[in-house]
Amino acid sequence: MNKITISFPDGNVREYAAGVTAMGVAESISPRLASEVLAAKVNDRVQDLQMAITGDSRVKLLKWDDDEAKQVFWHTSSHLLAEALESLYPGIKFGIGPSIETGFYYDVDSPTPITEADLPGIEAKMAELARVKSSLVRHEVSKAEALKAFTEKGDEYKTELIGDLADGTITFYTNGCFTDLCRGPHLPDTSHIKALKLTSVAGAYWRGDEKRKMLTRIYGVSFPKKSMLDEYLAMMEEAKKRDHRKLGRELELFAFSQRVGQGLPMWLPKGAALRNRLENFLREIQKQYGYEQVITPHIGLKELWVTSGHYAKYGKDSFQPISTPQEGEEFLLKPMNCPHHCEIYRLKPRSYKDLPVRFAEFGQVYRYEQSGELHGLTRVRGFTQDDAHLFVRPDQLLDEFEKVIDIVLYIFKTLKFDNFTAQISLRDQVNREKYIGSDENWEKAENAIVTAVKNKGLQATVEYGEAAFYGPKLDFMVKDAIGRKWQLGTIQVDYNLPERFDLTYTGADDKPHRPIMIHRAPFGSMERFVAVLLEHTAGKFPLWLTPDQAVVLPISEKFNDYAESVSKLLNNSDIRTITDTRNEKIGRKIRDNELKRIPFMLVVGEKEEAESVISLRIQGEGDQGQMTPAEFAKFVADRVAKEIEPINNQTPS
RNA sequence: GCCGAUGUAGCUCAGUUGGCCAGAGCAGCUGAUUUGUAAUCAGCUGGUCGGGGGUUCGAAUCCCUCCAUCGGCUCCA
Repeated sequence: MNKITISFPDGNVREYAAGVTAMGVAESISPRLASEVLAAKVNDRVQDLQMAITGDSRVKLLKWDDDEAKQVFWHTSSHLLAEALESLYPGIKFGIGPSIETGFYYDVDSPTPITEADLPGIEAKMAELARVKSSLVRHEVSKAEALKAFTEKGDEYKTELIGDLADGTITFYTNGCFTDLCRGPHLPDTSHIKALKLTSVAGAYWRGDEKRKMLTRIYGVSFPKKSMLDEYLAMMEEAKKRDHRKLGRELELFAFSQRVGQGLPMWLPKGAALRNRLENFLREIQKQYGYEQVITPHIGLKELWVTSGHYAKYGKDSFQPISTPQEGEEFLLKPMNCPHHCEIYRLKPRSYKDLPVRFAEFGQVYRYEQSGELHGLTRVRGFTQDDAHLFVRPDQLLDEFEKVIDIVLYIFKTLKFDNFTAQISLRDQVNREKYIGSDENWEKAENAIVTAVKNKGLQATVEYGEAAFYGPKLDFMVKDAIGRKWQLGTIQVDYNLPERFDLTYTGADDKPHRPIMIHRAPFGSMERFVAVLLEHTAGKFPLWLTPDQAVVLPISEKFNDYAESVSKLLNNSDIRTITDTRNEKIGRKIRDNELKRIPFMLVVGEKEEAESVISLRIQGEGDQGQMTPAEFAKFVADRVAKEIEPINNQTPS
């Protein structure tokens, strides 16, 4: 006797006989439940509500609040989009139309171009079709039938997809007049889709291959309630206000110039000061961890990168060699610092007792990124890596790798990046030609990373094919304001460069041995890190980092001298203080400095001058009452001290 | 690089189907005001309408091209 256990959203659990459908069960409980349930999770697999449940099963009814239900909802929405497109653009061909993290898209090849201006019309059609309440009907088809159907329709994209599928596993779903090759699962019908918005159109290569045709991708989101859509759109509007490109301009942190060239950021005084503070923060940590600071040139002979193997791999995409008056002499702008650091390692014989050797450098590098890839400070052509290379003995690899993880985690904790994800990037399982180095070394390197991550209790996903061509890596990613993921910190194990540069150390056995290299950049790059930090904080940086910590606001010009004296006093106590001596009313000065996100405003007028005090106003919190400048300085110092806890480093080496 | 969109003053944006010397708010400058916790008032300055080419009696507006930016795709040592 088969046992079917269904758990309901309200927490109740009941048993049913084989052959029931989740939909039937929901309907038997209440119409309301039936209208809210979107899909069923049967033994950990999400499936259609109408599908009969046969064998022993544990069933969970999924509502909108379940992420899996959202995915089903958006997947069905993409079929609704396709149905609308097919009726509006006869002859249109379809690629794929999945749900994504938020929303869905469909890739199409339309006989007439579809632009953003067409979206409202398509939305209207979708809304109309949704109201019709078409059921999503599943059919199992043979491969031959499937191929026949789409060959007759003339959709070569679908036939290509079917060609890759095994016979006996192919299903179609039909909603209204539209039938699609689809694995499912889907909503029972389209009427659940009460609110939707097509957000953008974009080009996307068929099957992600830039050598193949570019299809039109239409992005959208949908919701079971109108209010949810409004809320989502309002949230996206809010998020745009945090865009680092906008904040960077408003807060005068960095800028670009067409004359300088695209993707080449310039750090303005306030931005440069902030960046210097971040760099010093890391310098201090690195000092504790036994790193030695080095400085190397921005260019190097082309031969240097031929030796490293980078030239063969990236030469044509990188910057053209810089020629000199000397015939045959060619330099490259450095796209990374490792070869220079290898040359420093080579300068003298190294003993096993000297290792690990750790060279750190805030190294300015240049990479010729494709123009379409450039994006504010997060993807640029000239940037500064907070780079370091560790040369370690095999027996030190794991410990050193773990110590680097400690540094990254400490930085993330101090800056309150609690939403990061970690990713272990390994070789492609199949295609191994794109990597250099022996299988044996790759395996050792990959194992070291996996073990270190495990020892540190770090949650990390594993991605195959994402490794660098010379070695596997552990990357730390953080999302920006609108949910795009950016890689920040990176730690990479490399057996190849030591070989290519013939790096050795003398072992206890008096024989030469190869060191292993660890490349690491906890911030990733100063540019990208500041960009993400800017969005993360919406411009309200931690006190220790923020460009101006306090501004003195005289009530009228009569108190400008007192304001200046307070400012001077505070600056002498290392509180970064400016004055706003404009001939404006106090309300105006407060408003402007609030918008500049200056944490503390010190209002001074007749009373304050007479008593040698200031009136403190905290950004976003209002008036805090009076105190002396010395008291204020202590107040700020205490807060800064709380922001930076000392690194928990029990065994500094 | 590819697909699509956009480009008007430092910033945010108006400029009808091509037609008077291209407009507003904010910012800036000058003056008045000397102010008590999120915008004081007045006047003034400021634009080769992204660059170049073309169509036209006439172009911010139409066409071509280049550049940059934005949303994606591809890429990301």
